[in-house]
Amino acid sequence: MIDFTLDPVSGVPFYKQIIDQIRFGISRGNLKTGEQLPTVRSLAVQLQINLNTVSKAYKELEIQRVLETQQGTGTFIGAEPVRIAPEEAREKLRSICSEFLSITSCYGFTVEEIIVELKMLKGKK
Amino acid sequence: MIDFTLDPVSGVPFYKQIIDQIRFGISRGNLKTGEQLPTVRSLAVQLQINLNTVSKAYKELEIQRVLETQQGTGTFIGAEPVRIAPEEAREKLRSICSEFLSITSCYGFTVEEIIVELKMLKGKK
DNA sequence: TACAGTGTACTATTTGTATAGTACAATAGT
DNA sequence: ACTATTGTACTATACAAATAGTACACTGTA
Repeated sequence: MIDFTLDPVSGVPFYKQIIDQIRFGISRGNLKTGEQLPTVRSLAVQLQINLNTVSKAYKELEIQRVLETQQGTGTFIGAEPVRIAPEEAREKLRSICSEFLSITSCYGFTVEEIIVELKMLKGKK
Repeated sequence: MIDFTLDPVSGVPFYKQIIDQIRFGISRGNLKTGEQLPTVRSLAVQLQINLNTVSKAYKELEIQRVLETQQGTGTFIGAEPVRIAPEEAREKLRSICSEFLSITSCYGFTVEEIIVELKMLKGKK
C-alpha cells in the first residue's frame, strides 16, 4: 500500500508522478507482487484529478509490464521484473548513470552527496 | 561556466530546467558575478531547442534580478548573489535522485550496483 | 557608415497535459 | 439473470509548453 501524493507546482505531469510513485514503491518493497492498486476511480477521487489521468498512468505501466490489469477486476502489481541480458543491462546502467551525473553536476551536487541521498532514499519507508 | 543539460523525460519544462541550473550554478559558485552566459542563439543550438525557450528562461531570471541583459551585448550574471536555501537544495537533490531511482529500479538495478557505477564514472574523469 | 552579433517582439502552429462527459465491456457476487 | 464495480474508449475542450519563422532594436567594431 502506498500514500499517493501529487505536487501540482513541480511541473511534472500528474500521470508521471503516479508512475514514479508506483515504480518507486515497488523498488522499496512497499508494493508487492500481486498487490491490488487503488481503482482508477478511487485514486482519481483521492488525488482530486480526473479518472483519465490515473488511467493513463496505469496504461503506460501496463505496457511496460510493471502492472497487470484485468477489466472488471482491478489493477495489480506485475509478477516478474523485465529480464535483460547482463551485457545490455550493464550498458544500460552505465548510460543511465552517466546521464544522471551530467544532470546533477549542472546543479553542483557532488557524487558523495548523491550517494548519501540514494542510501537514505533506499532505507526510507 | 556551466555545462547545460536537459532531461526531456522528466516532465519539467525546458525553460524551468535552464532557470534552475543557472540559479544553482550561481549559488554553488560555478557562475560568478558579471560572467557572460551563452547567447540565446548559441545555447539554443547547443541544447537543440528553440531560441524563444532560452529567451524565456533568461527573461524570467532578469525579472528576478538574477541576470542582467544588455541588448546587443549579451546576458550576464547579476550583481547580487543568489542564495538558495539548504532545504530547497535538499529537496532538489531528493527529487532528482528519486526520479533516478524509479528509473533504475525499473531495470532491476540495486542501489549498491548503482553506487559502484557512479563511483567508477566519477573516477574516470 | 556598414556590418555582425546580440537581445526582443510578435504571430501562428504543433504537441502534451488535464479536464469533462458519456458510453461500453468485462468481471465478481448475489 | 441482475447488479455493482472494474477498466476501456471516445469526443470535445482548455491551457501551457515548445517550436517555427520573421522582423526589429541595440551595441561594438572595423
